[in-house]
Amino acid sequence: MPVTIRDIARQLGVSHTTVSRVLNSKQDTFISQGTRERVLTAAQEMGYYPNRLARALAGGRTHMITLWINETHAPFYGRMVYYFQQHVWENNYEMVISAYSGETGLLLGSSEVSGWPSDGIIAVDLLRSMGTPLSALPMPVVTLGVFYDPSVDYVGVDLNAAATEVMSHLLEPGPRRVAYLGIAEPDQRHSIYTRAVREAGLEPEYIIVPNGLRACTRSVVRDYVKAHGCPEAIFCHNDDGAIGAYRGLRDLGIRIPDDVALVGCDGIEDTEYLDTPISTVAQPSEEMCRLGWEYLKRRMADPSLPLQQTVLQARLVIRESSRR
Amino acid sequence: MPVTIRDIARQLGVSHTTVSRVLNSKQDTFISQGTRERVLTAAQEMGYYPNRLARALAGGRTHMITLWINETHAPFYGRMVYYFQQHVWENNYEMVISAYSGETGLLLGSSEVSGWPSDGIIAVDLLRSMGTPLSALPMPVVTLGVFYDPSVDYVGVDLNAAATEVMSHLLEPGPRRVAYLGIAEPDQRHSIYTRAVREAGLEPEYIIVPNGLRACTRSVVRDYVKAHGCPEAIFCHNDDGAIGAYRGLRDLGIRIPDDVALVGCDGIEDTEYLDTPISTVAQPSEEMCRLGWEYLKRRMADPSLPLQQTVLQARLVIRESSRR
DNA sequence: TTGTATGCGTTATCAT
DNA sequence: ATGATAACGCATACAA
Repeated sequence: MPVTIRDIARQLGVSHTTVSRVLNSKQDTFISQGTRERVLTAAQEMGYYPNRLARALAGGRTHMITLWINETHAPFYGRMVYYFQQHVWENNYEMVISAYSGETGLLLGSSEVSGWPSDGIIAVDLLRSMGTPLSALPMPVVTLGVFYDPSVDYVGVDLNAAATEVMSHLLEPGPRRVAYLGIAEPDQRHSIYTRAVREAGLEPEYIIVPNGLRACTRSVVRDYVKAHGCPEAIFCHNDDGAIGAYRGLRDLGIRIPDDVALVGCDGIEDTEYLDTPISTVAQPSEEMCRLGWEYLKRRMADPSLPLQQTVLQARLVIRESSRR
Repeated sequence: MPVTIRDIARQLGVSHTTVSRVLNSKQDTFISQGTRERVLTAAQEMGYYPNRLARALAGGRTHMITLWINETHAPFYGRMVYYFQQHVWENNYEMVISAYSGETGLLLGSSEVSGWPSDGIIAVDLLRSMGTPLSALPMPVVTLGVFYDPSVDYVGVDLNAAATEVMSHLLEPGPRRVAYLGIAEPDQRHSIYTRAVREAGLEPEYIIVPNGLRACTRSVVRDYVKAHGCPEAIFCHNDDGAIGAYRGLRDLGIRIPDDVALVGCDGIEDTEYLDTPISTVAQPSEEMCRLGWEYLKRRMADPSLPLQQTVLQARLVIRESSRR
């Protein structure tokens, strides 16, 4: 049976209020040096530890942050989990990871959105809007990544400039077979690819993978190349795709970049450790997390703050995989 | 202002108890079809959502699981976070990630060990004991990995057999320079290496890295080889080390496995995607997580259950990096 | 400087 | 079938 402040109070013959005061030791509340010490040592000896549930219920603040994120098996998102973890811990918060389930939708007007009530939410790459603006939530939200909700704090990334650069880079040697590899669902990168290819007077060529898993991409690419021959360049939707493709191509003895140029997107560490490091559109994910946390912290401290919104630039990192 | 069961009760002219009953709708509690429906629709319309804080405080169960894990930036642990997430969510729990801070030690006798009270703890690769047995905690704990506490449920991995195999594998071609790469702190793998090398009548050779980061290992290996020449085989403490070493060796134009054989440990996906896939001691991490969750679930359902403890076997996966 | 009383939102125990 | 009332452990406005 856990010991409560009442137990301590009884033991010492004081009121539980006094104990509470000592334990929370605000600067502005005055308590005698004597009782303070007695309470402190008693708490220590009796093995007291605050019940955060009760504390949160009474105090209205949970000291808990919800990280709303999907696909944490992917290194890119896994890394973001790690970054936020660091920030959250360093600031004496706890972090609960939740996933956004598009099916159920958001349960607005309650702190239940996150499964658990929390003091703030970080939402990473939310897939789509949910009808109601995020600002309707009872706690502050900071949105990160592709999804933009004008009503809340936001740290975005602009992939367009870098993606456009990728296409110039790949088309620079002159017209050739440049393919795009990704899942069926189109996005910014997809359309930038298509536009650039069309502008170059070429036909777009899509290598569709059913999911983002490397193993899957590997075999899809193998089959694709066997059936259609190998493109001269491939722009991959993300680095996991690029790595899967890399391996699939190597399986067939195809050389990179001699036979085919490869570019990915995200900037995960793994792309640097292959024999032929892969060019990529590097997202400033560490900075995004740092800034996102900063925004949330400020917002929690002062809800009336003006909207904090920034869009960071991704940058093209050219490595061996696309050098001629 | 969130709507509470009292609000609903007032609105409908019933007691909050009734509302609570309807909402929790136990099979054995009887309530008239009429009120049931009225409460349900009112709750819907008023946008009621239960306060899990209050629910947990009153009910004694949080529906929250604590994952106690470190180094989540490493793919191996990142993956485990993902696996547990899946299990936890599928069972309608929430998951909070905590780190074990050796400095503060454990605060036993309270549910505060995890930062937040939770219904159960999964502790992955706990570094060391904390004086008190884990069974002293107020909630069930399942321990995973290297650390063994006989007093609680446990899913372990035996790396010894596989590590011994690694050494036979590497020494099979006859006596040669076989080095061990790892952090300074010795462990099972380290000692198995040392023993095997000594038994072969050779001198152990250690490549010490200050931390587990790939970038770091990469440069350490480069410097080491420049200074001492290249060993003919390297057994790496883990796959991240192996990948860092791989890249460092390739930087110097050293061929794998022609010039040096490489073996890692853990079995992360990345080792398969290099041009020369790296041999590794694969841990059954998915199975560990599955079983660990199973144990915890059972324990939470029935605390009086006999101890559940299993040790799984890691297995040596030989790939190109160590083939002659 | 310290104590009393009340509330946080819910579940649980007894009544009725 | 439903309602009063008491926990749960703590914080806090107000009183002393």
